[in-house]
Amino acid sequence: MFLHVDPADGLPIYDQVVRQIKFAVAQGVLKPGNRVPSVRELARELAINPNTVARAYQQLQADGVLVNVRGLGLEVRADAIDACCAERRRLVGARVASALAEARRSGLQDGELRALIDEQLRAS
Amino acid sequence: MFLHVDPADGLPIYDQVVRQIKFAVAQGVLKPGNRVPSVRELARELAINPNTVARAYQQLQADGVLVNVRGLGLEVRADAIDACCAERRRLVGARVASALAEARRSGLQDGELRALIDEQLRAS
Amino acid sequence: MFLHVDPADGLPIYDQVVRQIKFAVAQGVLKPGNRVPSVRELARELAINPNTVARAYQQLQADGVLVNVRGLGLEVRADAIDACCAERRRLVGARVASALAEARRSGLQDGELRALIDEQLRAS
Amino acid sequence: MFLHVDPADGLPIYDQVVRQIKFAVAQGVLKPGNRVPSVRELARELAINPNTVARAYQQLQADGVLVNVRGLGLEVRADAIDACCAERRRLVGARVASALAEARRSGLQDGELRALIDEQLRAS
DNA sequence: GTGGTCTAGACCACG
DNA sequence: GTGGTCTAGACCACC
Repeated sequence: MFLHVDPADGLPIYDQVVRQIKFAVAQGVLKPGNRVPSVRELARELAINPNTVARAYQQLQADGVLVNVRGLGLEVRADAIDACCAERRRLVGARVASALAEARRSGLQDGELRALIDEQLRAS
Repeated sequence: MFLHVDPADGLPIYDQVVRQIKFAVAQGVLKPGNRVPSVRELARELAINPNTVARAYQQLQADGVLVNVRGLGLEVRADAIDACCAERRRLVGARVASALAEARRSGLQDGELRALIDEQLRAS
Repeated sequence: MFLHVDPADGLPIYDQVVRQIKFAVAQGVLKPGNRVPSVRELARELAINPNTVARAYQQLQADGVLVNVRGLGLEVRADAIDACCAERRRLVGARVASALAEARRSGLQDGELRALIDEQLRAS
Repeated sequence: MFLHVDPADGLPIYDQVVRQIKFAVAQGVLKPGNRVPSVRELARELAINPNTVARAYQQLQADGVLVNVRGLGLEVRADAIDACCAERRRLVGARVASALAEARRSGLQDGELRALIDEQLRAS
């Protein structure tokens, strides 16, 4: 799968999964009608507890991204793309903005900050 | 004081205080030998719990930024400036890098990301 | 057939089938000696999984409503009518009672509750 | 407390808690600003697992009924009353309607159904 | 003390 | 096989 999780990221694990699934839908990596990995399978791949995955999937259903196909699993809703694109901008924007806001307040030299940013953007 | 705290920032409050004190030392707003506000005074100013301030001060002593002057309170250590400058680069760098890394992975268009960053840098 | 199933009803699908078969017997729509559709036929009609139908039929045999006639399928037992009438009162009564009990406990105005009930009874 | 839970109700336990808290707010039993019992306390009272209570409380926060006061617990939001009154009508209405719909379809005599309803309403 | 998160493992309903 | 619910118990952040 295209997901990876970092327990030390600060964000709760289930939230990392939620965000990444939304990003995948926004990018078109996950298309409407596609099934996501089963709870147990994704838990095994990410080496986390199935309950944590289940929690993420439940959030994604509440957010209108996934829908339960009884007995078969969860799939991406037909109307999820637009919502996910908007979500992506919101989620990424908030995190970048708050990081940069702290960077400015920290008194770090403009040059150093620019260097940090450019380095990161080039690293891709 | 020059500190401000945002409960919705994601970072724990005590950590926001720790980081901002370090930034203040790195910027020269707090100079070696300066006393920091008492636990209860800072707690009152920031409208947070004294225990939270105490925890931050404890962390700052462990990190070698503050030192206890018997009967007077806590003051900035003589040798704190260099450590704080390095710390600042590390803390800010890690947070900016991780925000930008997620932004890249999210598949957001380069243009949109650039716009987000520039907007934030101008806003200052 | 006279059965219809609603996945969003809250009740498990197999239970909806069990109840509706019992109601059909109580109403005389299904008479003792009548054969019920085969598992796969009913599954096709209701667009549900054959296992789900099989489970319902198994429950109905355990409840003494259906009986297996070797090689022919399942048919309504001769003595099923009385049991189904009693069952109907019990099943419907329990569900209505529990819905109304919650309605009362919820503090909803008597008038509003009456209106809800009358509207539903007229809609039929 | 004014809550009671029935594991055999059909509804998940966490959902019973969610509904009853909403009803309590709609009735004015819980007023904006009131604190709800702590997770651990309510779990002990209802003899259920704290995680189950936590799940209910989390749902209630997502629904805008409760808000977390850091370190102190959860309290009813100032603007929760109207939403809860609407929720109550919706939740109760759906359940009563679906029970009565099944009752009608079951072929139960009108008289019997009326008797069931009146008995339940008088029982209060 | 508070809620939030995570793990582990169980059982159920459904396909 | 699938997801949903529940229990049990742990650790963390915060007040």
